[in-house]
Amino acid sequence: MARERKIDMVILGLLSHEDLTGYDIKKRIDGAISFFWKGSFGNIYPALKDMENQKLIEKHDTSVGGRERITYHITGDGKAALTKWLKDEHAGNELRYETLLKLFFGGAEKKEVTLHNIEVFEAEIRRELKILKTYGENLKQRLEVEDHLYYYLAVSFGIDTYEAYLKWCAKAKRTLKGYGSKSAEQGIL
Amino acid sequence: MARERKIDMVILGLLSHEDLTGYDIKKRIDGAISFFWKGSFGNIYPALKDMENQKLIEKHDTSVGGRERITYHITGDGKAALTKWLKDEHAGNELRYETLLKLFFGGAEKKEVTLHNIEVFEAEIRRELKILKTYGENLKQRLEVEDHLYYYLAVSFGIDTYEAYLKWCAKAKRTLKGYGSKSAEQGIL
DNA sequence: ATCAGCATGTAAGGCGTTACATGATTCA
DNA sequence: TGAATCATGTAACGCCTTACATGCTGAT
Repeated sequence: MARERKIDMVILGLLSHEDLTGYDIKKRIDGAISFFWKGSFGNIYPALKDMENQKLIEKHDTSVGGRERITYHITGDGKAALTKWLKDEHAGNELRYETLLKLFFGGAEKKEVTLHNIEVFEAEIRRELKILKTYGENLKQRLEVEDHLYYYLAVSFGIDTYEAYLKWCAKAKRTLKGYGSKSAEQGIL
Repeated sequence: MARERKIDMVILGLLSHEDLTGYDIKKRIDGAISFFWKGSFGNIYPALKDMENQKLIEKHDTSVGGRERITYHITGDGKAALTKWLKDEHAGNELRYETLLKLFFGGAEKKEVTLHNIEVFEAEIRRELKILKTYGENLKQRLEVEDHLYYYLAVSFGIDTYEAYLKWCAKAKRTLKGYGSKSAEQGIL
């Protein structure tokens, strides 16, 4: 077992650039990373504690006045763990597309139901694509900063796939509309 | 809480077409569905038991000789649950792209590491795309069967996005190769 | 005879979400 | 004064993966 928790690598990756608090880490994850990975406080804080015990990171009290603040710094062991992970070519990509599931089983209902589900998906992708493009344009202007190239490539992966999604949506809607569905004609529930 | 287990909907969707055993369900999931949803026996059998208690499905002993066999059939309540789910426009699409994570943090290593990771991803996508195209061609020839249209649309979503991935891979490799990375030049580990 | 495939399940444990709980500071 | 943001955490619970455990049948 021991299905190595990947949030650790997100944290190590972020800390390899700068020292951060748990709260900061959450904000970073909610940025460009959120398009391919999520994190929650209930996820991040326990990971931080574990990783400190494993000496992958160090904590420093940076409280200001009465406001508690713990800043984490990556250790040599932490950097080594990050390197090991990056050099391991295995990558577990897991996707759970409930939209596709609903599409796949859409034949159980009138085609209007599926058409609507596609439209909802389309609207969401359009919204997120806008945000991604904003990130992309900002990054493009700063490619000389080395890490920005990597961020830019990740963002452009998102842009390219989202654009492919939108093209598929248009095509799928056209196909469905032109299809004389028995269920639709007979009004079967 | 109660984060409604979605494997239930996969099972209900499959059973809305035909009666199946747990083993059959696993095989179906490992087919075209596996590109956007996974299932395991440790996941399916307990769900089947729960759903039978909830009267969403009925079990029938279809053992042959000494070989145990339990075939499940969807009930009216089960169909209603499937309908309710399909008509609910909310869809939780979760993706965890470790490949993208490695790309995003690739700046911590020499660019060759990232290049290699992209190539591994590319090879995998190419392999899966081939399989998807086989599904797609088979389905295309049977679009008159209504549900095949839905399967076909789901498969073509996979094909379209995988093709976008491959285009991105080519572009990303070109960009990276043309980039005089400091880490690469200095051989920083 | 042996191996692949059919067939059902349980157990342990990990990982993650959600909600809860608490409190300080800043800004309108 | 009140809301938003900063900031840290815990608890309950659910879901899933992996590994294990067992046995039959059909094909080579």
